[in-house]
Amino acid sequence: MSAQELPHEVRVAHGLEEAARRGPKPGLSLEAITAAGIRLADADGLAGVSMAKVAKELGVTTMALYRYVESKDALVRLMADSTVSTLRDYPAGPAWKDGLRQWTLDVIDNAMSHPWVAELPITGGPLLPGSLTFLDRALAILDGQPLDLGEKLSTVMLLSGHARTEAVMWSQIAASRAAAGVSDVQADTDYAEQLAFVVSPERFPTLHREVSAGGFSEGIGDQDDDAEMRSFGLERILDGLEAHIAQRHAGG
Amino acid sequence: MSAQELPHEVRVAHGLEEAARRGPKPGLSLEAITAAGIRLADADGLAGVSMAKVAKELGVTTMALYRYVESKDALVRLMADSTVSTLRDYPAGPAWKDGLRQWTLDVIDNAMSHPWVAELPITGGPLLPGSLTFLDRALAILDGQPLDLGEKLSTVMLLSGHARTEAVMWSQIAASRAAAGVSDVQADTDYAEQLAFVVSPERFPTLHREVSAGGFSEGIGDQDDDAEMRSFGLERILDGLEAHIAQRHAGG
DNA sequence: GCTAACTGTGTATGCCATAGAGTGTTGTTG
DNA sequence: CAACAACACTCTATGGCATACACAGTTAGC
Repeated sequence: MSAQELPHEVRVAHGLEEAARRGPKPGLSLEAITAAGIRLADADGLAGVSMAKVAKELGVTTMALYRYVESKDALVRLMADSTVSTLRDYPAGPAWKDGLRQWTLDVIDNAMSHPWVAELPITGGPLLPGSLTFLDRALAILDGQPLDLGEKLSTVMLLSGHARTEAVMWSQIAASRAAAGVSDVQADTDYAEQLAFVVSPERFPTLHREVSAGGFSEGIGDQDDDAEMRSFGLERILDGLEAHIAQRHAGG
Repeated sequence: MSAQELPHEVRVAHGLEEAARRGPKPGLSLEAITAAGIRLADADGLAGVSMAKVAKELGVTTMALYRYVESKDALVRLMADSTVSTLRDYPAGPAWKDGLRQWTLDVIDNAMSHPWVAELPITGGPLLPGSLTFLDRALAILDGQPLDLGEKLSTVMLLSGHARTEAVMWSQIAASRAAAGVSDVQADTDYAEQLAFVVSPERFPTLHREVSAGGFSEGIGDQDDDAEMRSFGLERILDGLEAHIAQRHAGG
């Protein structure tokens, strides 16, 4: 295989493309373009990103961008990948559980500061530098644990999938709370009332019981519950992993 | 609050819209429209769905659809929700673990038979009938367990998020294997070779070790590993939930 | 200096979602 | 039964979109 078989965006993102020998110096850079795109997406979501708008942001014609990027889809993938910023070193070895917790929270933070990333289809195997960095750090945390590579990859997938779900959920809750006005609980109350209109006892018996018992109207949205709900899923996952790894250590 | 505050698509999906008293009988139905849309999406993905194509499929002008649907986005949401089909009764009570396992596998199956559903942004609180059905069944499984409503909802979110991730992943793996040709392992080998080009030891030290040790080239793709990888995440989650519930039963 | 390679521009095409006015049909009301 | 109001659907724009293609200007190497 040659490097030519790599997708164009992967080659440019890793700097594997040889620089041009003749012709004018490029007036733009991939970094500048993705940065402009990210600025637009952060402001107006993915729907606010068009090649024309990105070009205008840079003071350039639309078609100029195509000298740097193969297509809009490729640009968006590059944008998403380059949102990966904050990455510390994580505890590993016996403290792997803390390491993975921190890693997942960082992935969630990262996704929540760029909510449009979650609107993208999940790609198959990662090849772009940002996702590879994430993967590398997670594998480093798990280094030395009695898991084979497939299990480690499954673990990373599990946690990053969870992070994505969580990030989308909380971004949307934050957005609808902001839209509903000052009151934090207002959005939750609204939702409870909407549910009440729609949840018939015949089609949704269990749900109907919970709704009419008032479980949705109260206590879903206050501060303490937020913190608990934020960590519930992650802690279950980590506990499950811990049990598995402990069993392996015991010789299973 | 009145029912008017519900989104239009939610009202029509639940049949809360009163039928017209005057004027010609509608020549179409929401069901026919969503079914046509689903047919297109199953064939060509979400990109293959346009109002014009759906209309042509039904022998009608584009604008006729807007008598039934508020916007294309609303149509797509309705399409996604109405893909919910197979739903059995699941074991509950002490057998909740089997119930949730089966429920999750059904959600995965459902998503994999309509891969375009995963291209949609995850919505906030579910209001459409399909998602409500899923939610109701899951709550029924957990009925009687010592969890409060917030924890039950977190559990459902955790599992459905995992199902989404898993479904996307396996759909894409299946697609790339199909694209790579007859050989099942070919796609995995390709990926391993691509990784080798891109994973530098400086930026991705741990990953580089795994890649050059050959862990990606062999054994990722064979039949046994597929089955194991498919269940790894789910079993960790279920184990984690089990530990939590057991602790609650013990009086925690 | 000539030329090939390269960067950015201008223009054009075809698809898209959707607005708004117009046409015919139907149940209801006087 | 006649008139009308409510409705279903069609026709015709409009503005945005991604992107193909031909071009003009710029630079490095021969």
